[in-house]
Amino acid sequence: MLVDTRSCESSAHACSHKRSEDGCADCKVRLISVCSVLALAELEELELLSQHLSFEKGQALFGQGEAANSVYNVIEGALRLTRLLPDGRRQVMGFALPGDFLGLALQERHSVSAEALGPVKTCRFGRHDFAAVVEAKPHLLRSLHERAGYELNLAQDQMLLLGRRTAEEKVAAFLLSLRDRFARTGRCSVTVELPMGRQDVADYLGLTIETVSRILSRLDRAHTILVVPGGVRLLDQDRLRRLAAS
Amino acid sequence: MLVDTRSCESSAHACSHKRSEDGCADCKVRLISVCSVLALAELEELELLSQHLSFEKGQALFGQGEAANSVYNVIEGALRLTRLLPDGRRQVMGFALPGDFLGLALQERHSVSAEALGPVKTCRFGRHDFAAVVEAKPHLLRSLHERAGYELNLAQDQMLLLGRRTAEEKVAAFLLSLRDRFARTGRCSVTVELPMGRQDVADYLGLTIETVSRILSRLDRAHTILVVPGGVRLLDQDRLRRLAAS
DNA sequence: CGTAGGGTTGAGAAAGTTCAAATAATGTGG
DNA sequence: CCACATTATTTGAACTTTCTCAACCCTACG
Repeated sequence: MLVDTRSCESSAHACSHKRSEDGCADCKVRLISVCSVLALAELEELELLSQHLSFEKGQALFGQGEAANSVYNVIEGALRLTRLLPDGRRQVMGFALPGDFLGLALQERHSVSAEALGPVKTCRFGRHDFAAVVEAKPHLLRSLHERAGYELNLAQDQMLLLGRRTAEEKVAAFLLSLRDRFARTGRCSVTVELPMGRQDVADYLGLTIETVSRILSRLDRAHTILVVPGGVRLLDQDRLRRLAAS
Repeated sequence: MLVDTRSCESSAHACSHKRSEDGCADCKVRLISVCSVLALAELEELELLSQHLSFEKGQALFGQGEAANSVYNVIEGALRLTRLLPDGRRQVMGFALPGDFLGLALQERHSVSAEALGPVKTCRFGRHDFAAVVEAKPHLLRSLHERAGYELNLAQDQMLLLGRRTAEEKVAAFLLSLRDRFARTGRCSVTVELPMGRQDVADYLGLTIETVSRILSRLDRAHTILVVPGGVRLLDQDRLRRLAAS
């Protein structure tokens, strides 16, 4: 085979349009992305506006407060969405996985920074282009709105976690929720991959890196989990659920 | 004048439709609510589906997890939006003020409980009725979506606050943000009314009631604010801004 | 083999919490 | 309008949890 339909491996920058070989119809995340509500004809229309973009570990897709010129579908990899306080304190607002859409709100400016946690593949649109399509397709807007509602829900979960849970509850709840999210995109559900570093977890849970590390160690010693390189194996999910207090 | 256009003062329960005297066109919050995007003809259409509902202090509009049969425009008063942990720990997700819309996401079930902090007047719609109108009016959906984006922003602000700010920063930021919100609905901006109790503030900021009280006292002693019954007077807003670290 | 970047562990400090008690506000019936 | 009951708020002291700072370990990699 001369033509690899998934050959769009540009190193960190836009690859040219190869629509005929790598179209939306074959998109790995089509059915779990906003695009799932589009008919094939509509997909083709959108496809003309799209561009595949890859990013390396650590690369920023955009920064908090920047003009939102682009919006993205995440196809592969994981991202960290963060906000900063003027003095450098950081809060991770969430992690984006395949099927997630960045720029959901279609706002003027990005409200968070987005950085790749590893190699990431995205499907990029100009915001105005995309907004124009949305304008013409109310059901797409409806899909975005549904997602926004879902995001709002997650944000509320996280507020409850940040405001009212103990460190141990936070870590336990985090592991379980990450497992659930991976499960939805069809990953193994016993071993939870942690594509982010300890500092990211800490900044997500409103803890310090030391506290996260200590609690993981403690859960490991209690045989509730097994800490392995690059992830965690959930040995006793029931106990974890009890610890998470949810 | 025989007809008072704002006479709909039912005590805690639905008042009958008096559309001719108290219509959307005269609505106090029309210009700051989702309805601001509607033309007069559209308003009249919506008006037929609406119903004024009042609530007493402490009354619940709906509870977390309940089927969302209704959505509401807040016309007057203030509400507390909360989530509970199974063991009773509570997180206040936000406070709704006049012009706010409850049920923005149009989801099956309410993701929070909503309780009146004092006398509240609302404009109620059946969710399905409202959703049908939204379906027919993409610009209304667009307005809802914009609001959802704004809510998402606020939620992210709050996550940053909950996860990374100190108690003093939390309280200072809270007072300033409340002042800003009241300012947008045209209230005095030196004396900030606090329609919620200390426990509500604590549950909003992820603190205990004692800590909130102590910090307010400390700010008072430092002449940064003046604690008065039912509110707070901001004496030194610059210092407050510095304390808020934003 | 040495170095760099994560990650883990320990000891002491600090920010908040908890528990208890005192002090305001608020509402109620006489 | 007052006395009392009730609820909300404030304050203090002891205690916990989490943070800070410092050292150490491990793995990957040149």
